[in-house]
Amino acid sequence: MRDSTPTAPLSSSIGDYLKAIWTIAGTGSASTKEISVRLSVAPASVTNMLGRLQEQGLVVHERYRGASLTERGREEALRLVRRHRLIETFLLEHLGYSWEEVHEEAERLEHAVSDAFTQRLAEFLGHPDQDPHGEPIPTAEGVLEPDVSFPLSEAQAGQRVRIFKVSDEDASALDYLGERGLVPGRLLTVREVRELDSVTTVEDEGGESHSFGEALASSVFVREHTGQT
Amino acid sequence: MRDSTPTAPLSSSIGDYLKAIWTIAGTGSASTKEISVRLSVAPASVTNMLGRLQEQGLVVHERYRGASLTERGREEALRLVRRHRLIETFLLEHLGYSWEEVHEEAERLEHAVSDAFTQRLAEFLGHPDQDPHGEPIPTAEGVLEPDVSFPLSEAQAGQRVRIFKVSDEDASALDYLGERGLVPGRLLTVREVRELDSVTTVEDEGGESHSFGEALASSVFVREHTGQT
DNA sequence: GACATAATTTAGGTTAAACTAATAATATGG
DNA sequence: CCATATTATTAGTTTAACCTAAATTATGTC
Repeated sequence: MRDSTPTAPLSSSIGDYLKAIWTIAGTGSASTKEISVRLSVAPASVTNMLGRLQEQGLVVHERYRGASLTERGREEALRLVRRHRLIETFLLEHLGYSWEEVHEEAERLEHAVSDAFTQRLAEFLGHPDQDPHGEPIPTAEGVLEPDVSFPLSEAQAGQRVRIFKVSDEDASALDYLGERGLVPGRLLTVREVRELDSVTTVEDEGGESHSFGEALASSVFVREHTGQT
Repeated sequence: MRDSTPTAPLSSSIGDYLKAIWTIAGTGSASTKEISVRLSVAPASVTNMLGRLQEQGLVVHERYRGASLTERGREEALRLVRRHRLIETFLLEHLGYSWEEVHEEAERLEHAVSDAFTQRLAEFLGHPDQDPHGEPIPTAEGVLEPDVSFPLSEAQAGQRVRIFKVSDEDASALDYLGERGLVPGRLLTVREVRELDSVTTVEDEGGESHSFGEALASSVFVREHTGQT
């Protein structure tokens, strides 16, 4: 019956579950606990909902083993991720939101907008292929380019890297980094990786030096800088 | 307990009821039937909900007599109306929505956005005091300027009037009028009001002549043109 | 390999918002 | 001013999404 563009999306909590599973597990499988923590919901509620999602063909749930997305579930999740990231981009770039505020608002909005809205917003924004965190924005067709970035904490001394994204889980770090110009796109040279206390020191294009402790270096994702672009 | 800015607004249906009552009755009172028709909900559901709204101090309901908004209910309704009209303005002016599409999308969005969003959107739009239909946008403080417009069907021959708003209930008319440049702000001279069949004929600034049947003339609201602005 | 701990599921209950069917109140027109 | 039609209300269900408490399964340690 239903096929392409249900203007009224699935109920908003269904979407939350799909997105949670996608975020936790990608193509693998997510445990009841993980989902319950991420959604701040009792584990029993998760078990329950997984049953319903399974009936609708959105997930596969093996009792006591966790749940993974079906093809349809994954598509649904990606549609929401696309919306979320486009909305975040708009809020940050045009409404002057800070990184702290943006996530919650986008979370609510992504459940209210239609596909038509998403389409037009993408146009308004010039069809960006990543959001201001550097996270890739899935296309309308549900394609997500593979992510070859890695955390700064895994970089090697001497390596030239470009900041690619900053984990949007951890809002407090975002503004700190933002103030120092450490935003996606920034080119860095890794000066020192001190095994002892896991501190990574880098130098930016302006010759400024910055040190990252383990926690911060794990939420800054970079790509190797090839010399191009 | 609660006072100024509940980020999570009342539930979305509560808002729908308040807005419906406000639209139907303004400061007067709305019947169960009227509300049930407007919201496409069974009359029994309305009676039920009115009970709950009364408990929350948002409406006063006299059995078999209809419901009217309390001060708090009116404030709540105006907040939603403000959101709705700001969102419509954005969709029409920046995302290229047509008048047909805009209402439904705004209806969904107005329940999802926070006060902070509304605030910032207003700023983005330059704090407009009316939406593209010409409807006044309540201020953040809940003030709504009184509306001195009247339907074109009540205009008199010879009168100079300015189109002030077009009823947004009736989407099919909107595009028809839009195509002919008959949008808010347009200056018209009333040439003839034929009692016989209630046809009103006007002339626009370009010398073009337009005739309106009863139905159309009732959804185009105008203000007397004083010569200013 | 038995057992404590942690994770999961089952069972049963709650709430908001809708519904239908039956009943009651009001309004209307001859 | 009464009979009928319209509008409202009550009572009893339904559904989705949550909850708690109790029972079950899985895991990791000695």
